[in-house]
Amino acid sequence: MGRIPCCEKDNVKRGQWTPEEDNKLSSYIAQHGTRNWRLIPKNAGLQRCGKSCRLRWTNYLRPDLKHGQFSDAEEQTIVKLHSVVGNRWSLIAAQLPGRTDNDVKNHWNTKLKKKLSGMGIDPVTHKPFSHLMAEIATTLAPPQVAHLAEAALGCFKDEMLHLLTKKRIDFQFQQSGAAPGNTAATYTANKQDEKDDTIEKIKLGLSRAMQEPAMLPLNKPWDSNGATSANFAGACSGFPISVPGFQYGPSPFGNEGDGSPWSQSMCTGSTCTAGDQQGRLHEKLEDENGEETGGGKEIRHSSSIFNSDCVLWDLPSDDLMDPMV
DNA sequence: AAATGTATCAACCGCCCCCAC
DNA sequence: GGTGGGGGCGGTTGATACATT
Repeated sequence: MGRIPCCEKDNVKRGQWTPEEDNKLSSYIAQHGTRNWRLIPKNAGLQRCGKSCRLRWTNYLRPDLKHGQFSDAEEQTIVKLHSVVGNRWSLIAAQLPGRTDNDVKNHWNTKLKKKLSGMGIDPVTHKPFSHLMAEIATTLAPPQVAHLAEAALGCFKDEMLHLLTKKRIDFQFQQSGAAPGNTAATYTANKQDEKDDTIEKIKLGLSRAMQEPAMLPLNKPWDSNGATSANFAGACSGFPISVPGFQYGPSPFGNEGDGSPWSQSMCTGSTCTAGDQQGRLHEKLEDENGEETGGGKEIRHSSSIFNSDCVLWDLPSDDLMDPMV
């Protein structure tokens, strides 16, 4: 027994709103307010679901709405707030006068996610991909790391694809110094061979990383000047890291850095938290060593993943597209 | 010029929370 | 305290515009 529908679907119009419908709704609300959404369409002479009317009003017709492009300041606010509260669009929108949760959500999904990915930052955790990979590497022994890296690569690739696939090919053209046509032909011919090597490259990179000494600072490798992100995205992927208008500054809620749940690497959704992973790591280290000495040790090792000539990510772009990879 | 791919955004859907009864 | 309904929220879909091949 499901709950009864909010309106009779048969008698209700759906899809795009016409200007006449907009007028009817606007003038009714101007006169009577938005007290009972179920009654509004009936009283306003609209064959619409009350819910649909509410959505149309709140997302489009409300007189205090902004309809233009998002400014840099607004984007920055969204990114900062998202790093703290996650996909709580209504909360984020509440801090942006004239913007709706739907606006913010759409802008995030279509623009900001890609911008962050282009910076080498995971839009879910707001950490550099390098750091996430390092966290993965710290949690498992080498034989398992390789398998998990394959899975991780699959997770990250969607976020990275947009820029990597296009810009990396360009980068390869530049590197080769050959005409694009020639390079493309060569690239295509070699693609299959390279694909076959991908898994091995991942495994090799992680295995190496687990054995090599530290090459990066340990704490918050992504903070202040974004140096590590730049190393990662710039050196490994071949495109510049800097994206105008973005700056990871203090959280508006005072949860800067490790203080915020997001900076503690909490993943959204029900699947995992890196905080959990770190917790398990600490447990594991305590089990092995009898005392907790090792977070730093293992992170040191794993950080070198992305300094070993970027072995992990030195892959042809199509590998990232390949579901098998 | 046509076909195909991609980006954007409005609208819908279903779940959940809150509140009146 | 329990229940049902209204409204809010986040995720997803579909239509359209624009870009690329």
